[in-house]
Amino acid sequence: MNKEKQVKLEASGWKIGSVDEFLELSHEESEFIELKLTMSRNLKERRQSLQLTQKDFAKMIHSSQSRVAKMEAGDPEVSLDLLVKSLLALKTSKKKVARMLPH
Amino acid sequence: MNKEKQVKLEASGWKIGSVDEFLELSHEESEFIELKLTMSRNLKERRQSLQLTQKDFAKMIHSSQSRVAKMEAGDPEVSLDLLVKSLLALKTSKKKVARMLPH
DNA sequence: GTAATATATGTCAATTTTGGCATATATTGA
DNA sequence: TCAATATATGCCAAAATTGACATATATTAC
Repeated sequence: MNKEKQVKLEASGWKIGSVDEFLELSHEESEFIELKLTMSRNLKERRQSLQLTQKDFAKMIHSSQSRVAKMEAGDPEVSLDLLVKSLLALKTSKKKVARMLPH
Repeated sequence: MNKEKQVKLEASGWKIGSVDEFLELSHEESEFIELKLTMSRNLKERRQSLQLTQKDFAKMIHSSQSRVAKMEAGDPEVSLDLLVKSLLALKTSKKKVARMLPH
């Protein structure tokens, strides 16, 4: 991950790194973040292609419109659990999910 | 998912289902649980094949031995976040992770 | 056997994530 | 324009998850 991308992530609320790794994301950390962002993008695409509003979809996963918005915005406080549950709820194919994985 | 497996899951601490779905796991819910259990099994195998103790591995992911034990035991209170971070930390291949996905 | 090492289990205060709500902003369709 | 609908953003108390610790149990090597 280059510096530019990292700075961009940090600007949008993502922050990681302990004292010894100040401003340096480890490889796994950046892979993990990118995985979440990829899922968030795919989720939004899939929901839209299914013609669901955020409100409708929120109901499907027993959540709220605002949380769906946050998921789709790539908010760092949204868990991978919720993202994956969402993709499963939208019957995203194994193949598609596989393509979101790093490497 | 058959009743037997569901009862077994519930006995080991997994519980889901809202009022209207009493004792009935939705398809996505059971897929999600099975995903976590699959990851937990794979994690244990991978850690062992790499000859790492739980303590060593805990250090790698800035966690604790007890939490690693819980992950590997399939404790329902362990997040998917932690499981995936763990698999990434052990450089589990995309192909392997893909095989853990449902369908 | 037994000492050493590894793993399992329970607890807990701290942190993170949650759904829900209010409300701001954006998009749509007349 | 303008009302209706959809999405974004900020906030918060409640719930879930955390790492750390103590300690029980299991496994290993002699």
